[in-house]
Amino acid sequence: MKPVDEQMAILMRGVDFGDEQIRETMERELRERLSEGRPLRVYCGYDPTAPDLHLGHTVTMRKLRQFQELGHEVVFLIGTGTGLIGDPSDRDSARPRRTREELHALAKTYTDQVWKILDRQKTIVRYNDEWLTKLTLEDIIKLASNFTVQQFLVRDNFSKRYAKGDPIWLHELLYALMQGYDAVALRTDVQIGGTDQLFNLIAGRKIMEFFGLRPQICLTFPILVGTDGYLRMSKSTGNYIGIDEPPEQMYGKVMSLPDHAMSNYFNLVTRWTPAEIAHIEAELKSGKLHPRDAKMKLAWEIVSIFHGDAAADAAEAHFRTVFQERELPPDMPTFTVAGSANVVDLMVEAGLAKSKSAARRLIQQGGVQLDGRRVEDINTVVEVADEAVLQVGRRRFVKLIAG
RNA sequence: GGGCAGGUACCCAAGUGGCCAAAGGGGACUGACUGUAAAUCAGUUGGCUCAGCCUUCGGUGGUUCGAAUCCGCCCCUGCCCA
Repeated sequence: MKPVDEQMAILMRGVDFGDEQIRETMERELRERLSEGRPLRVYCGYDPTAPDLHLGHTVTMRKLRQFQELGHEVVFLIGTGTGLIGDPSDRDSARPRRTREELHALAKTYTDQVWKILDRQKTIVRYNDEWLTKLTLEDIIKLASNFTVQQFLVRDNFSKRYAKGDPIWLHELLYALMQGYDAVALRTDVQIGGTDQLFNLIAGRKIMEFFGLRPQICLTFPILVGTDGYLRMSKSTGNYIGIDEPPEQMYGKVMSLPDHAMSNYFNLVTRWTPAEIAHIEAELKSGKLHPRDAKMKLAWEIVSIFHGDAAADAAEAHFRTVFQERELPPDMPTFTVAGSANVVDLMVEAGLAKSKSAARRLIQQGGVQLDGRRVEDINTVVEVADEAVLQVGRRRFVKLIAG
């Protein structure tokens, strides 16, 4: 194993605690434990609440990868048990509850996608319903007796809901206990998570001590904002970039980030070194580097991480063609037209509009083009001789084929 | 268990008998502009056989020429009391 100092430098990079005291404690404990010279057991849990892993998940996953590369033992924990509750940490209202079956189905895609980051050979995958659903009433009472209602109520998200008069369900309070128990079940040395997980991670320490175990070290990392530039990236707010998305789409989503969000991405989801990031930010500030070009670099980098350099090049070319030069993309979905059809009907059938009313509105707003010419009349009848391109807005195309 | 306040479109939130397909904000979409799908500004945002019609305001049953609005019952949430 590498020298402790060297490991510390890698592992502590990017760590973010709200509180200096916690940072000092965790740093000291991690150093101590690394000094033991054995592989540490490290884990991070992911609740399968949506079918895709997204960039937000990769922040901690990449840290797990670093542990892995340093010879530590990594557990990719899937929250098929905790997901029954739904983590209230990052939310201002209760999550919809899911069944165990749904969670296992969603977990399947997690285990398909996670190998883009983690080393399959070196990763232990566990599902926490394995032990959480076996807890008895007695166990749960014991766990619960470690916490007071006040400790929960001072948490920002609960106190806000309490103040607003919004419901706080009793089962939501169990979340932290269950996550804490994971640490006991796994006998972990280190647990990592987003900064919003601090309460849950610390609960794990407390519960481990209750079980006579040595409390885990907790490392928290900044939250990645979503494509809206403000809110935490998540499926439920619809502001996510999935790691399995096609290259062009991924590239485009990055380009749609507000400029001010770029720095957050530089630091959390690129392979760039702190020095490289500092350099880019300095150039941006001095005006030497155009924000658009910086964002294109970022988009290329992210696509490259998940799809490789060639795909990143192609995605960039696609972006230039369609959005900068406003030309047609090289490939687009096709739709076969038998003879002639009314534009409005065609748009709905080809999936370019949700309803005929929506299609009409789009035409009236000047958002529909047929072979590059604006469609002015909602009664236009489209006759396809051979091929034609129907376009809605700037980025949705369908190639019509005579059939 | 009792009293009070609530449940409105994708989300938040106005409306308390006709002028309500329902204010305002967010989001989304379209357009203009641009430095990119950033920012900014403008418009649109239930459906349809579209100057009209149909469905929608927790559920259901009523009152009325007419209900998101009034009444009964039911379901759900918060607060206070016990």
